[in-house]
Amino acid sequence: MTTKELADLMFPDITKTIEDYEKEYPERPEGTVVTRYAPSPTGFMHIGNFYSVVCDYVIAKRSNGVFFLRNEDTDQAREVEGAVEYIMHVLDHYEFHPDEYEIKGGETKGSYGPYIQSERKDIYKAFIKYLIAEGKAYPCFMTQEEMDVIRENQSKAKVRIGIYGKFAKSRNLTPDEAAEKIKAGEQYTVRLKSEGNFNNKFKFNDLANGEMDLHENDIDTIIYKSSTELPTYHFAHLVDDHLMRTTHVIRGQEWMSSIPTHYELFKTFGFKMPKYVHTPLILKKDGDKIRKISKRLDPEARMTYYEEKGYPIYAVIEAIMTIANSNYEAWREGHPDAPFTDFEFSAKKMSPSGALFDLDKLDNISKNYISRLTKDQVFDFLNTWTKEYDEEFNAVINKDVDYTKAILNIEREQKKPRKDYSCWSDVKNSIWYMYNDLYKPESYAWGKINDLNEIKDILDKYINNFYNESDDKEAWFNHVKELTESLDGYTSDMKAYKENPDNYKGNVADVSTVIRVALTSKDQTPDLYEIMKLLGKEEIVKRINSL
RNA sequence: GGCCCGUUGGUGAAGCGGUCGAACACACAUGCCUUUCACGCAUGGAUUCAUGGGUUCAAAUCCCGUACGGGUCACCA
Repeated sequence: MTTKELADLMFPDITKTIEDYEKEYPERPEGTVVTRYAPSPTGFMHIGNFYSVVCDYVIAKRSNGVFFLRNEDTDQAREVEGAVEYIMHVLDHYEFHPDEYEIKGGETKGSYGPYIQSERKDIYKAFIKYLIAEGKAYPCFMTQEEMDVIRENQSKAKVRIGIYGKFAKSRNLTPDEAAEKIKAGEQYTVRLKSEGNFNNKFKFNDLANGEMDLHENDIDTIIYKSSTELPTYHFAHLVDDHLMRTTHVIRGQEWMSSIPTHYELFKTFGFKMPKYVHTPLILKKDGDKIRKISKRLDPEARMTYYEEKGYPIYAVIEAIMTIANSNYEAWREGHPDAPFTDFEFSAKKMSPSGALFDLDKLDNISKNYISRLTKDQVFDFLNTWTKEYDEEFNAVINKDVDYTKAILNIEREQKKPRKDYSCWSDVKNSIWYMYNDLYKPESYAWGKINDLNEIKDILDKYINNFYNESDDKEAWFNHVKELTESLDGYTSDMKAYKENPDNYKGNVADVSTVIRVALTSKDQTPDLYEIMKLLGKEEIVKRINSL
């Protein structure tokens, strides 16, 4: 029996050849950059995955290339329901619309599909069949137990672990012997018949890490699983990225050690390898230790975190870009309004070591961004977010939209606007007291003046003698000063106070704090004058009286 | 254990043999401004680039060893 006949025996139904597929999926136009995001639907999206997506997207879009989504569902045991929908949701939320994709049983876009691996079985089989026929792969009948024993012995003997050379028991079976076992119904996987020599080295260029010297692969890697009739990742990567004409593979650095395998696989078929960018791990500081950010332990590892907190997508993308290319910030300064895809992204500039995702930095980027927005934009964002995550507050802000916008506009329309919020969930905490419906103070943050009788005295005086609703800001403040001067031992002259603080009981600041706290229960707020103007006389009197 | 990658301040980092007396940004501290907070402005912090050797007139930058951190060695991706 020839290997060709063995191949026919193993895959009798497969009639298409790899040449057929080659024709079916022709090369894309010369020079097109093609990237892909290829997640396995096993749960929530991790910030590390998102990092890859951002890179995929800029690299493709910078050159008007193609960015597609491929669903790697070859491990059915680990598949989680709804995971694909969630991935699509995240891409949609961040406006990374893939040019080609496919939803199981639903819409599909692009002519290099199917884009779901479980629907590509026949394609993989054709490629496996070819390899068997060529004698470059073989059916392997080793059981899990046998392999465990080999591994154990290798470990004891301090020898390289894996199925290679003499450890590959089925490697030298003749086609007849193999055929006999198959006919007898024995379970088998398909392994690559590696021609590599571990003692030989080859040069490999990773776009992010630069040139590396690697040992050739000599392991007879499993490329086809017996249980599911599906290929392993390594083989699917080869077939899919070749046929889909991917030019740049951006993936986590945990794949780096598979390069020798992939290198041999591509060489075996004579296919051109795509370019690779292995992205660094996202790390996190945990006490004194720095460790890999973990989906289980760190809420910020999951992309849901940023949506739930209400970070603008702009800020999240900027933060990632800043980690990816450290010259990004400088570029952004010179191009404040350009889309991030205009940035000349360079894989070379990516740090090969792990990056610590800095939430402080995210907050800073976000605050700056939000501070530049108009009140209408802020309102729209806030409205959208609260609709999803805080219905009660959503109702409150919509009761009087103009009023809400006026609040959001305090100290906004000026050259250096306030930077109060980094995410939409921050807003309620800093403006709740502006709404009658929400204003139910639990305690008052009195400052230096905390004697209730004295406070009552000050407030009475203020309301009766100094408060005038129609005052402009200057007049308003002059009144507060006059109030201060009328009090025994207080001064409105800050300079004098600072020179001899011991000569006074307090100053204007202390007096305005009393008013501030009386009206808002907080000792820190934006401009008091603006707040009082918005609150209006009726509410001001009401709040002071109810004290 | 084998193989691979990495190690510059609190954080992200720039640096690619002399211009490094180590940029920039964030964070932090102090001060100024100021009715509070925030904003803004100013100032400060690495006697040194994990460490030990070597090459060189000259090293954070090149070479070797060591330590530490990480990844990987699945019919998981």
